[in-house]
Amino acid sequence: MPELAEVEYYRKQWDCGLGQTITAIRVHAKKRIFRGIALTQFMESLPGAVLLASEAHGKRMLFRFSNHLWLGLHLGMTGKLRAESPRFKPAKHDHLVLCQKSKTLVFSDPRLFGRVLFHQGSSKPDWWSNLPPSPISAGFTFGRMQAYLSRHRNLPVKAALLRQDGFPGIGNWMADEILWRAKLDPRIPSHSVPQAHLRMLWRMIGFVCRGAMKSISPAFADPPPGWLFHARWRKGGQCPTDGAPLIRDTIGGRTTVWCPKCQRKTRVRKEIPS
DNA sequence: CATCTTGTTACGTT
DNA sequence: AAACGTAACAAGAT
Repeated sequence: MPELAEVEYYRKQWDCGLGQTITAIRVHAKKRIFRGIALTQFMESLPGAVLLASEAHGKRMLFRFSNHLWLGLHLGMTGKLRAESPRFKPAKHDHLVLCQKSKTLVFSDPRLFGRVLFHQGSSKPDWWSNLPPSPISAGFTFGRMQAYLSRHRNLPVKAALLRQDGFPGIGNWMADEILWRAKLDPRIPSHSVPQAHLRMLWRMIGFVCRGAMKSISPAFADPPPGWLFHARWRKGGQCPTDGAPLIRDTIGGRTTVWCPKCQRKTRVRKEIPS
């Protein structure tokens, strides 16, 4: 579920714990989300630390604590963050629980595709360095996008948009929304997107990512009416622009929805005989 | 019971 | 070496 804007929403769910000391940790230790981390060290070092700040980048989050401690979270497909009362008792899917005096911070994830990372050190962790520019930042330039797409020239443009090293934070529904607005067939190879569409693609990436942030990240509200979002998963969904029945197929390993009428494969136009 | 899922990654092939 | 396609991961919803 969580893409850029949803991740930002969940990150803020722990804001109520800023400035507060972690008094205890509870985990479901053998769960997949803890794969690859020194869990014992993590559990021993975090109690006593104060949650100082947090940030999100794409689908990833970083929580900074006192004592040079850093916690990285990825929500995977079904991860959520929330805050509960101090007397909260973790349920089945509440795999990481940080107790504080007035709040309990909870990371739940039924499907366990999420991930917990941990780092101790005075500077930011390695896994938080050299991040690709976020699509909502000034660093996400047209030239950079163009270079990325030409590097992955044979990848369907839909599959390219899903790659987090190129488009951090964009996920399945946002990619479909973007391609629909750019009037691009999701199947076409990245290198054969015409120059004019490339400009539109870049603009629509910004539009969709900023629009999603505006509607979703403060209160998890749906995007405005008229977005493909609302028609996307409905059976018999229709294109909001022209009413054509939407098509569904697997592209780049993901279910993709698009309008066959306004998202055309671009063809070489025949010369008009004079 | 079968099939679906808003994500990533390991692995094999080109 | 880099790019690409696919299976696998886990569990709930339909």
